[in-house]
Amino acid sequence: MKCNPYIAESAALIGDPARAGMLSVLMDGQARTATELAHIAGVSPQTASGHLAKLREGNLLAVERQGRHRYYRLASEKVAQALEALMVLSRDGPPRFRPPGPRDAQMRFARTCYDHLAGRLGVTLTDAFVDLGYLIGSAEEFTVTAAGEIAFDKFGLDLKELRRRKRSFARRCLDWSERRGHLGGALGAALFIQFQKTGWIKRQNDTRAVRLTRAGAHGLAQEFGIDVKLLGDGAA
Amino acid sequence: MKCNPYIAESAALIGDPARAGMLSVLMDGQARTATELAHIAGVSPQTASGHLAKLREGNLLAVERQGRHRYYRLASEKVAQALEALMVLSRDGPPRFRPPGPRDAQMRFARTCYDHLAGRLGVTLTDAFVDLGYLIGSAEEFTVTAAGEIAFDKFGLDLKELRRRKRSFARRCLDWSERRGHLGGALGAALFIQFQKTGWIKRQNDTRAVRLTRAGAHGLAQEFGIDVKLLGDGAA
DNA sequence: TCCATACTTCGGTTAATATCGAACTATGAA
DNA sequence: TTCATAGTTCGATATTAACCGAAGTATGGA
Repeated sequence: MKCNPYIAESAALIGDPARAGMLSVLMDGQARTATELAHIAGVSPQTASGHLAKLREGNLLAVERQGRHRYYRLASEKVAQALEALMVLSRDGPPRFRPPGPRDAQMRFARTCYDHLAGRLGVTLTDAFVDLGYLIGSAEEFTVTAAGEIAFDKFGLDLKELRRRKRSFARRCLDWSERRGHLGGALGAALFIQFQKTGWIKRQNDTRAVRLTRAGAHGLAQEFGIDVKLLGDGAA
Repeated sequence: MKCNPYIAESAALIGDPARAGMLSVLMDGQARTATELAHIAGVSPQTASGHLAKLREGNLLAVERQGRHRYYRLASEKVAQALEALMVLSRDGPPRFRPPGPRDAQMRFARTCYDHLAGRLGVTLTDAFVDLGYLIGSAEEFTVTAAGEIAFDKFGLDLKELRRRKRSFARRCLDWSERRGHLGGALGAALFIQFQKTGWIKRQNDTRAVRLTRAGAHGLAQEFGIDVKLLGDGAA
């Protein structure tokens, strides 16, 4: 009863440690170049190239050429779902190594996603921008309104300069813990830097977790009308 | 940045054709002996024994001894979910080799997904529950409304008892053929059992396919306002 | 034009593992 | 006890595929 030999193909693709590492890191919704992924997986560029070709062939990854770079991202949300399901399995089982709780909560509250802010804080902030009429969202990216131009400018961002950069300006990035879109791209990255400069947030040492300071909580309420109390655990 | 080497382990286990075959056939929730599984996977008993040991070690299978037999079954619903998620992936992509076949049509119409109902029938039923105001769906699970409590109780389900169980109560399970969510969890399983008890559905021998009886068609229309004619092929 | 960078393809080596034959243990029946 | 069946472990073999060095293609910039 050779029922579904097909699932073996996809599973085998995910089953290689190097490829699993690439896929895992792409779960944050960001696209990455082949070289970045090679470094992340800890293999040589030519080995990575082989892996990436297989993942593409197996419809797990999609690729987009931009100049001499090739940006790889998960082919669809379904891929992310399958990866999630496998992560759940890996958490089961014997103790192995159960990553500790508090940091996990911190990560869900706020973390870096490549170079911008993700987690509950990132999503809430993005929602607030939309509510305030600063941003208009589409499936793949955000547009800054006239009101947004003024507000971000007042906050110390140079939008004109940001637009000149090659990378996409205000990409919608999918958050895997929140399963919601949030602001990425050049604008998201610039905001993240600005938040650090003003001391509103602090990166935790050697992790992707991000902490909101007292000044940050105050500032978010003042500037963007965000009540941090509503953000729940990890906000303190 | 060795993020999640864990998922590679589980995926690699599923990634072998022989093991994938065993796992696929166990998706129907039944337990099977090592020899049966060897035959299904098309390998010798000693090879199968090795595979089964690995699957057990990896917490994908659970085993129960009965006399000189060892009955293997999926270790948990989570394993079934991961397998389904991988089936969704395998369906994507280029044609490859899509075996149509009558059995396939039956499977797409209605089948067991571990211990609950999947396929077009499962999805339609779930949709009907939502339309009738019995369930409210979110990304990961369903909530039973007051109206739903009454209806399911009338149908012979003991929701209080179901809620007491450890497993999740009303999970949304993704279907590989329909690519839609349908009702799983303790509630989904209980409904499936109830449907069998009332003689509305019958399991096909040795497959995951499920047949809707004439009484079932009538009952679905009567109780839940579902017109089976709209379900297309395989309904007869 | 020339060079640097990003990425790929090719070829040979090496490590991992799926496979089965043979032999072993455990259970049930005569 | 003796035999048959279910399942296992062990050892040898063969296939697969991950890996990297070397060399190739494509793009961007000077």
